[in-house]
Order: sequence, then C-alpha cells, then structure tokens
Amino acid sequence: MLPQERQKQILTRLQSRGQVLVQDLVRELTVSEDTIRRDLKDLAQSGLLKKVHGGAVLLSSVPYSHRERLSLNREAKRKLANIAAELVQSNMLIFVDGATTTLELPAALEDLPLSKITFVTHSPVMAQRLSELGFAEIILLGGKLIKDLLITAGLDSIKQAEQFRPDLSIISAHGISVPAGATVESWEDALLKRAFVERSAETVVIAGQEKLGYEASHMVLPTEKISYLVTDASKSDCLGFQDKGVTVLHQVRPT
Amino acid sequence: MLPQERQKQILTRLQSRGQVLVQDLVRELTVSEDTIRRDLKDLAQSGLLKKVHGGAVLLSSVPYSHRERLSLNREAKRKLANIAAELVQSNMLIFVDGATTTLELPAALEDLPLSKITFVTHSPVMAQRLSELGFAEIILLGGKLIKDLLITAGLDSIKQAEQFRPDLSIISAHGISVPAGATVESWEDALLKRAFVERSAETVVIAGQEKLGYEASHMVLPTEKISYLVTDASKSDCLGFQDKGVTVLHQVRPT
DNA sequence: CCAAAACCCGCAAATTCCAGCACGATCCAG
DNA sequence: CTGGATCGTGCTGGAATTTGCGGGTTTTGG
Repeated sequence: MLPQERQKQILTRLQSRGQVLVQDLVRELTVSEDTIRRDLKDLAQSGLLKKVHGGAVLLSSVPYSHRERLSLNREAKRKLANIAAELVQSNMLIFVDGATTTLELPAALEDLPLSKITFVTHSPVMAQRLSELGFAEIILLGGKLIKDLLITAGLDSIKQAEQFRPDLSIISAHGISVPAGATVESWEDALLKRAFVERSAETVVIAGQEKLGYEASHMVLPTEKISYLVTDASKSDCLGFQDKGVTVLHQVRPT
Repeated sequence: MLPQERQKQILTRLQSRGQVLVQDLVRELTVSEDTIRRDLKDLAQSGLLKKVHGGAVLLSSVPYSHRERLSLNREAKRKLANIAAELVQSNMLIFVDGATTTLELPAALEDLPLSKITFVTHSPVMAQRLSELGFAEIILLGGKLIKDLLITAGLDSIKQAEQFRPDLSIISAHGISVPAGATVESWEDALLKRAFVERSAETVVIAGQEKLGYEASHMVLPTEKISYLVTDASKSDCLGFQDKGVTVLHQVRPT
C-alpha cells in the first residue's frame, strides 16, 4: 500500500470517528506501529490532525470547552459506555443524549453485530459519531443550539421529540440520588430528556461514581422509573437504587 | 506499443483505481521499470497525475463523499471563505450549508467586529463550528441525517426551513455554470437549499475554480437569482455571470 | 509507586528512484 | 544509399526513501 493511500485512510477514519488510536490503525492497516507514528507525525506537520498520546484527534471541529471535557476521565467513561452498549439490540429505536460519557457509546457499538438501529439525538456531536456506524439511522432534533452544551433545545425539539416512542433511552445525568432520581443542571436539557424518557419503554442512566449522591437543579427521572443504572460506584452505594427496582450494572468486566 | 498509447493506458488505470503502482504497471504493460518511471514523470510534468514513492495518485479529483473532501484544498477554501465573510453584517439572519468550503466560514468570521448574528444551518458540523463564535445564535434544522454528507434532510427540515426569511444565504455548489446556475449532486440537499434561497433577500454562491462549468444533477438556483459569486477562477471565466447581473467576488487580497 | 503501554531514536534491510551510458530503430540531409 | 542525429528503451550502480526492529525513555492507569 502506498503511504499516501494509507494516510488518506487515516484521515478518513479520523474524520468519521473524531479520533484514532495507533493500535487500531496498526490492526486495520496491517503495518507496524512505527509506520503509523510516522504517518501521524507527517499529517500533524501538515496541520491535518493533532497528535495525542495513543493516537490523534481532529483539531478544530470540537469547540474548546467541550474538548476539554472530552479528555477528562476518558478511560472511565469508555468503560461505562461499553457496559451500556450491551443493552443495545438490533431494530431498536433509541434516544441518546450528548453528554461526554454517552459520546463514547458509538465507539463501544462499533464492533458489535447489530443491524438497523434508529438513533434519535439532540446532540450534533453525537450525530456525527453515530454516522460512522454502518447499521445506524440517525435522526437529529433541530432547534436553537445551546452553545455551552452543544445540544439543541426549545419548543421545536420537544415537539419533534413527542413523535417518538423509543425502546430505550440512554441518558447521562449530572447528579443521581435515591430521593431525587436523575437530575441535570440545564432546564432546557431536562425538558427534552423528560419528553423522551416519559415515552420510552426502558431507560438507562449512565452516571460515574462522582455523580452519585449529588442532586442537580432539574429533575429528569425519578428513581422508580429508571430501568438500568450504569455506574462504576461501589456496590454498596447502589443498594438504595436496587431497593427501588433499578437494575444496577457495575463496571464488572475488564476492557 | 507507442509511448502515447502506454501513457493513455496508465491514465485509464489511474482513473479507475485512484492510484497505480510502478510494479503493477511493469507487469501489466510488459515494459521496464524505467520506462514506466519516465512515463509517470512526463505525465506528472503535464499535471495529469501526482508521482509518489512507489507509484502515482490522482491529484484533482473531487470525491463525492463529504469525509474525503474535508481536507482537500483547505487553503483555497479558506481564502474563499474569507471573501464571503465580508458580506456578513451584524443583526443578520443567515443560512449556511455544510459544505467543506462554507465550513471555513466560522474561522473567517472569528475576528470580525460583529454582533448578534443568527445562523440557520442543516449541518451538525457547521453548528459546532459556529458555536465558537461569541456573537452567533445558532438554529440547527433537525431531520434524518444523510450519513455521507453529514447534513439533515427530509420533510421535517424543509418545514422548519420555511419559517425563516434570511437576509443572506451562503451556499456552496458542486457545479456552477451560466445556463444551469448552481447545482448539487444530492436531491435532498437541493430541496432544502432551494427552500432557503427562495426566501432569502440575497444569495451567495461559493464555488472554487474547479466547479466552474460543471453541471451537477440537481438545480439549486438559476444564474439570475445569484446575488454574489465567490470564486478563485480567472476573471475572464466569470464574464458570463456578470452579464446576468451576478456580482463576482474574486480572490483579490492576499491572506 | 509500579507495571504496562506508548513514545522516540538510530540502525539495517529492502525497495524505489535517478543519472548516466549503451543499443537499436527511425528519420533525414547529403 | 549512407552517415549522423534523434528518440525511445533497457541496464547498471549509487543515492534516497520507506519500513520494521531493538534499545532506552516517558507517560499512563491502577
């Protein structure tokens, strides 16, 4: 394979996934690590991507504040996303939000043998990531963009949301506690999420251990209505949720 | 075999495969490596291909997929975006599409002294880029995502589009010619763009020199309705448009 | 704090490139 | 017809590029 062809491949993958790992590229392009590194170095020198430890990322597509959060606790988030991915099945209609944890979901789904899944989301970034999945149909809700969160909100999006009855809603929360349930900081975000979870057959809440016990300002879903809680908190901290009928999925298997 | 015939063969193979290897050509055309090299050198000198270590690749292809185009001719696109940026003024309502050229627009606007501009777009990527601008309000049109183009389309988005009467529509085209006007390859994309330009007070079409004279399958805007044409084609190539009342903005100033 | 992973540097092998030369075919003026 | 100029082709040997590997160092995750 020509170096140019290989670098084009790398760029293509980068554009669609938003990030590439050296190891993945080694496997996918069947060349040595060093070659991939050299390619990444060249491409970085041409200003086509940014090299980071372990791979490379796009340079200007994701805004700053968001980008910072992206790399925070990345490892933990990926693991949580992997667990949540196991709940996804073919032919489902699924709502997903645009939080940084759920953003790891598309990568987690990538290699699973799935087909014909329709995703509904209000996050442009999520839509982009999902577009990489061959088996995904994506419906993006429109509306006014909340710049800090990079999600759309407003009456329009709620009205669009009401047309769907998802099999599964996968949401991330800013806080989760037994008395308050799942809560978020943004009123508009809460409104839209409520519109979905109320119509959803099952709901998954993903919340890292740092979210447990915290109560944010706007309620999304009371504890009783949560079908699954995906978390890396200790088992004992989750007993209260199990008493209320929530199935708790811990970070059990190594990734 | 005549050298001309051989070189034609090489070009044919290059067109169909996107790349050619010296070794393959040696086998297929049963001549020595050196001859192939000389051929490639000639063809490269005539600007018909690009020689690389081990073979040759296409140079001026305009691939259909959005992802492949992203990093192509970035510099030229940025210059065009800079020119188009001068048409943007405070308090406007502006529609922008998600083509790779227009994607450079946010960066071009970044340092201009503007305020309160509302952007409407059907491109999640564009929405993301615009969100970095402090003075921008962004409305993202929802709908089914066309994965290859990374834009939303469908009845929903068109209905949303009809609520706006933009001061300015900034669109990119796959082809532009005097008889056919601005044209694009995707029917759904054309539908949505039409919905906007028809309601727009003024329209800007951005088209690099390689798009000039080309006619894609779906009409967006006849030449008479184009307010401004932003291009880096030679002035003489644009005379036909000026006769029809189009203001042609050339790439004049150095960036 | 440790082990594992990722990184970087320099080297050697393989491949590819290139400049120069030789050979044969064609063309053309004498 | 003939000698020389020109062109296209193939060959050779040395230079340059690319690639994978071994080593020592840095970063990461737990």
